[in-house]
Amino acid sequence: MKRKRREVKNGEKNTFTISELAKEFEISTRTIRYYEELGLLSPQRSAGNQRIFTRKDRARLKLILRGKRLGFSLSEIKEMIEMYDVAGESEQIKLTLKYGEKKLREIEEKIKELEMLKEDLLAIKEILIERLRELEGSNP
Amino acid sequence: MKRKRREVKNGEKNTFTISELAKEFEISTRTIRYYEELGLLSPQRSAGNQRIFTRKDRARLKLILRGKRLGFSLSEIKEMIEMYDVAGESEQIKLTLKYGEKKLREIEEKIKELEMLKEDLLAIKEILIERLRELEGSNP
DNA sequence: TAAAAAGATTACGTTTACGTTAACGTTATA
DNA sequence: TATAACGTTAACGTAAACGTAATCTTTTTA
Repeated sequence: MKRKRREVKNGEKNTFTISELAKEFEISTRTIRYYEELGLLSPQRSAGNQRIFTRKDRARLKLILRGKRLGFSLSEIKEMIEMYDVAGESEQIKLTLKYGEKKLREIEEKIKELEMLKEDLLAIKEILIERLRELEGSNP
Repeated sequence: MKRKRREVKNGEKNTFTISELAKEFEISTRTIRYYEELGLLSPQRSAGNQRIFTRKDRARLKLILRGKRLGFSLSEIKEMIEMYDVAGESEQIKLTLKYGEKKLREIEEKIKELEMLKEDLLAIKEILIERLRELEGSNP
């Protein structure tokens, strides 16, 4: 019988190994280690020096991968993630707010561009469907 | 007086040099040549072998750059662009349609993910504004 | 408890998307 | 018409984001 590796409270898994996350998100363990190398993740370590990922780490990884799919670089993603931990003086917070607003504008822009691209593809689709109708019509 | 290099009909420029496009889109000429190398662009050539870009080439370049900003790879962008020129048998057109629909779903997905990211950033923003209010309130 | 599986670190390799430089041909303009 | 400005190809270089392999340590499991 397969034994659960770590503590599980009422059916909710609370920690994960590197390969569990790798499998879940369909990425390599190397990729996860690389993200840690860049400071995007900071999992705790077990007594034997193995990485232990919490649910929070997992959520972060999810965010990282989302950022990637959306065309942000890992350093941009790092900056965005760091917004979660800003603490300290008012000046720092103001700067972070400015940055966040800039990113929000970028996101709006990307949404608009995606919608334009979508329109383009829909137009092509119509043309292709029409072309197909002609072909199939004359050659049933 | 600066003379226009090529024919201009009623104020509408119809052809462009590589550096004109590079300047307009704030990219390098190398980048444009690279896109041609990959088959994403196919400008005509002048008698002296210099590239001549039409408005159509320019529109393509715009599409390429949009794709890039949205996180598509150059080979994905190439596939999408090639949808414009599909001709021939019904089978080929059907395949292209399938591909187009896949891409459309991807685009929808990206839009959703951008909305989620946007929500995340808005939430962080609220937290930061609150934190700032506390700080400034106690230290006017 | 010993073998197998999983994890860690290190380091070199690879792909994508260009940057940079050289060496030479073409065009524009003073 | 000379010469600056621009364009061409070729080739080597580079940063980002991992892939891969080797070697060793830790965990799991038969």
